[in-house]
Amino acid sequence: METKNVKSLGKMVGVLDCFSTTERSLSVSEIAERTGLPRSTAHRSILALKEVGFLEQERSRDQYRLGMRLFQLGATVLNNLDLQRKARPFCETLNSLTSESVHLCVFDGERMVFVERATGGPTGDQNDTIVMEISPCYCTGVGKATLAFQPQPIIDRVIAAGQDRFTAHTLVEPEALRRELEEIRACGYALDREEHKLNVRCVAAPIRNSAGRVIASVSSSGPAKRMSEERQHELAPYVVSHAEAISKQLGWVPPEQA
Amino acid sequence: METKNVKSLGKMVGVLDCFSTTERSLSVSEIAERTGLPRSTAHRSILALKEVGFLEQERSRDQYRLGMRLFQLGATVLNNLDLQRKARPFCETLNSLTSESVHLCVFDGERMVFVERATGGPTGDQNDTIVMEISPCYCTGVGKATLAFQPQPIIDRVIAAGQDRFTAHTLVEPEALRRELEEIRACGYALDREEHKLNVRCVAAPIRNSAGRVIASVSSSGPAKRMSEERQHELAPYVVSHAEAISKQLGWVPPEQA
DNA sequence: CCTCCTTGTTCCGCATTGCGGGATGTTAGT
DNA sequence: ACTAACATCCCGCAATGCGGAACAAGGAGG
Repeated sequence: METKNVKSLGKMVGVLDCFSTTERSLSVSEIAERTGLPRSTAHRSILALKEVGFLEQERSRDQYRLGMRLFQLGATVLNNLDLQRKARPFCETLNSLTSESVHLCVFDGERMVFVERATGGPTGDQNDTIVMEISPCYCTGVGKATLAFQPQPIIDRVIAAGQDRFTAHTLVEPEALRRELEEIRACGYALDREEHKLNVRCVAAPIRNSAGRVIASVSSSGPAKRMSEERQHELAPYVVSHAEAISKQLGWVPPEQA
Repeated sequence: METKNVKSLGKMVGVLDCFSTTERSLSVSEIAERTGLPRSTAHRSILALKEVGFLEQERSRDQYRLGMRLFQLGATVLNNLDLQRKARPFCETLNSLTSESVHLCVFDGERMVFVERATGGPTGDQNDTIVMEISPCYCTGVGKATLAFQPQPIIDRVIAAGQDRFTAHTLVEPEALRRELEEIRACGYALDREEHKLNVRCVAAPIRNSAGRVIASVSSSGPAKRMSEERQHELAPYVVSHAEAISKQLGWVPPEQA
């Protein structure tokens, strides 16, 4: 499954995956240790990645960090992402159905990214403004809805990175979080019970791309007074069905379609 | 130079580089044609890239596009980019020196990205807001200053993508643009003569990272009245020296340092 | 000052990995 | 139905990447 073609590419990605927002720069042996590769192999891979601009070597030391080439490719992906465009009508109907504010967030591998794009100005041509708001994925509705459906290694990685307590309700215990994710997988939607911000509760459901992977989530959120546990479960079916509609719009085909 | 280690990685990157904001999705044979790879090799590479999430297959099946994994890595790069933090003091002094507004933009491979980050909120912890403003690189001071120092293939690619006319002064002729870049390389800074927006003129200078590559630029810009051609040349040394200071801060060491 | 230990870098022979021409499915157009 | 164009699969050959080991460069500690 993992190693069909171009096995070396797998190693390369393994090297890149050693880096994160907390592990900004690593040395050859740290990378070798994390990937389990022999030092010489790790070194050769790093050299290759440096040649193509996926890694850059720090000035003084033997430290490497992710290269600008990845930023370039990532920016292109962001630009080509037509999630927002395709999702907009569904977000709007969901908004009027629930009379609560609707959020659409993309998963970036460790955090949720709320992306808003304003193709602005009178010239109208290329001058985009993109506003990204980043929030943790373990204590928001959209975050948990997305995280629950990620492959196990990613979940482990997120949990291993540690959880900060934002409110009294934040799930900071790894086990509690894992149970919560289990439950989300079972029922198909996630609830935020003031885990990130006090007085904010929401219901969120996952969005799949054409490859079937969960890449984002939508949520309907409101103040605690209006958004009782009961109301959350009441709204859930609407949120889920709209998330599914968006998934289909992205080219996802539900399984068992004979 | 290109093919030292892990030659396959070069091909993989070649495949990824076929995509851009205008070429959102491509078929196997289009990729084969653009890369010059035999179809079967291209196909195998694509499969491998799909396995690691660098490419995704569209519903329509025969089309591929850049995958979310690249967005993830790009987001990490953006997050780890401490350009702004390191550049801030220099931008501030440049601002008081020139009494004009100062801009700091990063090159994303085809466009300039102005990045502003607000680590916001009372919680203060992980909840970042990032505002990105994207503008063309062929008709802004920061854009031309950066573009001029890119490797030839990237310049060719940008020029081949075509130039839109924003004002009467925009350089839309490829040859005129190439000559302009040549001049910028010679003098070390770029001038914007109302090429993007009427009544806005600026002086910009390139910023290099520790690898010596130009990844960004700073500019000082103002209204046409104040920013005469003469004043631009007057300010240039300040902009250039501050850009160099920022480069050094990023770990760049000037050549010929014996 | 010398020694030991850690870590980056280079070498080289072996066999695994990827190569690519061609065969085989699959879809679309007439 | 026939053809054309293209995606996908197959398989034998050899180039490619592998990784153990040697080498080099520091740094810490005695």
